[in-house]
Amino acid sequence: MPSPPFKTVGKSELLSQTVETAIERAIRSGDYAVGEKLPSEKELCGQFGVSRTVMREALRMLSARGLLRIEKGRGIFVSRLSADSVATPMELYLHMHSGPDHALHVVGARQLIEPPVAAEAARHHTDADAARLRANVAELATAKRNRGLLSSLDMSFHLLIAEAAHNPVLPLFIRPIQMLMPAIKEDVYEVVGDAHEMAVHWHSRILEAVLDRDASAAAAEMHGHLEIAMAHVRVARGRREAAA
Amino acid sequence: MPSPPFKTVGKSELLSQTVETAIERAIRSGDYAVGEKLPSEKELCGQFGVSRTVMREALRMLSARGLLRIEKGRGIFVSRLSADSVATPMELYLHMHSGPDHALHVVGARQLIEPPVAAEAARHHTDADAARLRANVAELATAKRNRGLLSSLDMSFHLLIAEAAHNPVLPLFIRPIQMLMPAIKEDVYEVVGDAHEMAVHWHSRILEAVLDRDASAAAAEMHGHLEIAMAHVRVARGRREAAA
DNA sequence: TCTTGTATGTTGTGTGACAACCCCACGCCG
DNA sequence: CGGCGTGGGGTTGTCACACAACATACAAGA
Repeated sequence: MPSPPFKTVGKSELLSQTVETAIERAIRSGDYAVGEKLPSEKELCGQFGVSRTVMREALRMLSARGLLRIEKGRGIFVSRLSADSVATPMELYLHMHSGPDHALHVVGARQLIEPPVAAEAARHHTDADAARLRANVAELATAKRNRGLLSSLDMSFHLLIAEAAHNPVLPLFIRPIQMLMPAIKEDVYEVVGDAHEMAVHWHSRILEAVLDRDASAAAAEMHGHLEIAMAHVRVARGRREAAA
Repeated sequence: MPSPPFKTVGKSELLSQTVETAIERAIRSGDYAVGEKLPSEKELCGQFGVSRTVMREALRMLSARGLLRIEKGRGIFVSRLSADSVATPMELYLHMHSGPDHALHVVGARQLIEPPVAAEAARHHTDADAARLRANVAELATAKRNRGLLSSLDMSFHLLIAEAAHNPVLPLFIRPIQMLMPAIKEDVYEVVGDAHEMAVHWHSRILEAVLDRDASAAAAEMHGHLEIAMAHVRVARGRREAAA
């Protein structure tokens, strides 16, 4: 097959896809601002010259990707793209591509990525970031033994650190990883009794380093924190294999 | 409004969403392997007890998110989730939020993340990794001025480094971010004449450090490489603003 | 004035039909 | 017997229409 044969002449693109990209371009280029209401389905059908089926499937795709918010009885609105609309696909991507002991690898990746992020947070955090972090640690310290709440606060802490670095790309990486952690911790909590105290301890140390704007200390403390987490995962895995 | 009044009783979730999450769960849990064919629309309608309209909209949403591949006349297949399905939402998110200088943030994130990954690659790479990296650098050195090829080789290098770290999670982060680079480099190549020579130079230095298993040197070289890249982006941005 | 009913517009769901496309098996023909 | 074309059945794509469920605005009533 040396030379490329003749290309397919027929339009291979689906109508719904064509409409989808057209509307996406309109939103990207700013023709429709965030929160603005689009014309009704019927009108859009008229403008594009397609049936309501095609239009609805196009709108559904855009809605699934987080560009639109469709409200029954009200209309179609341009949605502010949330961080979840990136974190969710990333989480799914990680879930689908991770092998058997992905817990080890996930925590391993955190060991590499989060320390420099903490260092950056130490350098660039604002007073508002500091207040949020302090509040998070305080709430964690006084929290009851509610596993769901603890997990949520833990995740928030690491996310707040990423946000304090003031690079909008970083939370996009940290968030999906954090979304994977509750499932991983399920095993850990079964084995490690003082997980709560450990979290408070290490989060406090990290917070202190960040507030001191000591970048290398922040990285070191974060590394230490994740070193312990890694050890916990290893223990949990050992127990699980021993049980099996 | 002290006490909460009666709760909403009606189901707020749309049928198409219900079906979507059900199918997603089935795929996530492995009930359907990648590449496997799902039942036909008609059959699925029967199983879920919904109309074809609802089913098609659910399938379209899953297809838009990259979980399914729908082929006309053939059927519906579980799709291998590609890095594009993460990179595309990420690109859109950055486009909608941080506006024009999202390039700065992307390269800034790389500056934090890639050096420790290079260090890990120095520690854990195998002979096979070394051979692949060497081949990549060699090809880059002798490559013609084909912008697409150069971009591809550049991306591959950083991806190979991530793979050499032997943590399967890391490429999942590096790949989407690398897929954003060609668009960013569009501007850079216009401004920086010796971009090719620079790439060869820095990639060689990184490779050398990795082959020496010198983790800190690998991190340092990677950092230097991205420092230059950051400077280039800054220059390109300055030129673009001056033109405007 | 406040309440309530109603009208209208919107999205959600169901149904049936036909077109376009793919695959395969059947049967024709060499 | 083997190759090939053609048909049919199955699948997704598109269309049209009807009705349900919901939200809002407005008018009629107490």
